[in-house]
Amino acid sequence: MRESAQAGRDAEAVSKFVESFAAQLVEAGMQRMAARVFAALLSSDKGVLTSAELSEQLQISPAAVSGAVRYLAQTHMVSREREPGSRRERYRVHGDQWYEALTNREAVIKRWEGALREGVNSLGPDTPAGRRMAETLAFFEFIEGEIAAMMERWRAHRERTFGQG
Amino acid sequence: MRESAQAGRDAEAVSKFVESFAAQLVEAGMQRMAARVFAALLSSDKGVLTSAELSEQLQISPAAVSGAVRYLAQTHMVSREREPGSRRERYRVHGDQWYEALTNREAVIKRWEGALREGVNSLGPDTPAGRRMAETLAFFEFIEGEIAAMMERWRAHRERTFGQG
DNA sequence: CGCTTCTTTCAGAAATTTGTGAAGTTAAGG
DNA sequence: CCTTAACTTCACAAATTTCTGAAAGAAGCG
Repeated sequence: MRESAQAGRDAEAVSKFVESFAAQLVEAGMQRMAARVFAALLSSDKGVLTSAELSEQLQISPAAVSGAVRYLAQTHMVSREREPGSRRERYRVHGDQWYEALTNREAVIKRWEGALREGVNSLGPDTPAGRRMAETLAFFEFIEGEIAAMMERWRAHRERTFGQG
Repeated sequence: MRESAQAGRDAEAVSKFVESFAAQLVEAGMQRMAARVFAALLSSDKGVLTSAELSEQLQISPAAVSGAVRYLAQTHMVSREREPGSRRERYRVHGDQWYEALTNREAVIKRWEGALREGVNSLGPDTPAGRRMAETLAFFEFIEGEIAAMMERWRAHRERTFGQG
């Protein structure tokens, strides 16, 4: 018994959480494998797992892990690290930072703004549709600044509540 | 010439905007047809189009319009209305309200919170993973309140900038 | 009430996406 | 350098999703 690296933890409870949280992420638009890998990391003891551990725990191929991790790293939800002097890679969820990545939709917002700006120009700023788009554009520009301020307040709030843990 | 309901507007410019904005929405996770229908409404003169108009402008079947509109109505991005005394339905984008729907991820956030709460309980609030999830949970709870306040500020800002439009 | 017009539902064809095995690539360690 | 352990890429099979035509379902109007 208890021969796994996760000795002492209820494997079934972990798996249940992983699958249910992953399902929510999928529903919100995340790729399935990425969601499962991420949930597994989030519920792991140290917040770090190797490719092999993920592959075994989730019953997926190394190729699937590779694809999922690439996505998660690109979106800054996990970071990859090498154990020094080893070919083994480890993937880490940054605890207090991953959810900041969630709100960092800056790139997405920028592209929306771009498309809207083009729309305003090509339809004309004085047309009803142009005005509608201009207002939407203003909304996104407003939001962009607000989010930064909001995250600043969160960090302060977090400090108070959890310490610098 | 100019026999369409959109007389006086550059159909090609409209189409170009529709497709490029829709592409951004798709990339952010929206269904393709829903994205196209929504973009068409956003760039329409009055912010209102009938099912037939959408079907023709986007070159899609009535069935596709039906599916797209159902999704958009569910997510409060458009509303449906009946022309009084007609079987014809009209779909409207609410100008200043659709993007509020975008930020109204309340249902999504609630479900995430539910999954996280369960995770904290089943893994134990005193385990490292439990603490990590509790912090994430606190983040979402914080965000929920902040977003409401942010939208309040936006409405004030909008009033100043655009009048009550 | 029945006719007509518009919308929705449904089954299926087509296209897309997903995850795998296998080959390819990189780098540690003898 | 050569071997070996790991990760990545690629082509393909399977599963899923998407969109359509056709038929069924509402609702106005005579």
